[in-house]
Amino acid sequence: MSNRLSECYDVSGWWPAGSEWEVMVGAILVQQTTWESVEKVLGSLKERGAMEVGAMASLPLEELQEVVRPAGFYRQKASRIKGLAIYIVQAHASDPRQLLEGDEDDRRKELLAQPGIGEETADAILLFAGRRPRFIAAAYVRRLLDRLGILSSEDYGEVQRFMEAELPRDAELYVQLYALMVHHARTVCRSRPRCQACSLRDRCRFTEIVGRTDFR
DNA sequence: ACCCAGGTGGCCC
DNA sequence: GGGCCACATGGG
Repeated sequence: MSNRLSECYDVSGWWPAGSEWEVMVGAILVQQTTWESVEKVLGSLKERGAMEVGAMASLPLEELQEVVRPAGFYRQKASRIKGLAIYIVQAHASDPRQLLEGDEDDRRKELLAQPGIGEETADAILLFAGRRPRFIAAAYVRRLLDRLGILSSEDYGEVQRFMEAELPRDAELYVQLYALMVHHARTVCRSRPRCQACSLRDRCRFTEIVGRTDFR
């Protein structure tokens, strides 16, 4: 399948991760911060050989906090990551993939029951680690849809249902479109002070592209 | 010195 | 269900 979005920005290599567990850790780390900060933390975790569920579950909290610090909210994030590791060790035989297999709605509820995993983080894990077709209705996505005059809603579930109703239920398409929307909002709009997605003025190419080819 | 960043959870009404 | 707030570091 081809659409014109893919011809505008290259988002291949989005959310690079060596494992399901790395996606889960990254999904918690990236909350309210930049991917650049997350990369630092993931890098130090790998250096310490802690990028594995069992190792993470037994890593002293104080040590984990120091590693997580650059990503902000480090006390919360460290506890939540360690808590998730312990949960997977105890409830899923140390296999993160068990959290992604089987009934999708059940797995989502299970993820949502974990401290630190809200709707967006749960969907990021399901989509990027499990390749389940859950569209991530992130703040950037909601803002962009609003500014484009496509849908104005702050309700996560409503925006998600809208996107999933508009698009084929295809995980790879969701990955690409989500990455493009966030990339656009973060990078392209930032370099265009009057881009519609950011300032409600002027037009940028993204407006026409999304309106014409990726929505019915 | 601000403002923002790929949210979540707790508390209040 | 909404509105407000703490959580925290790092870069523009």
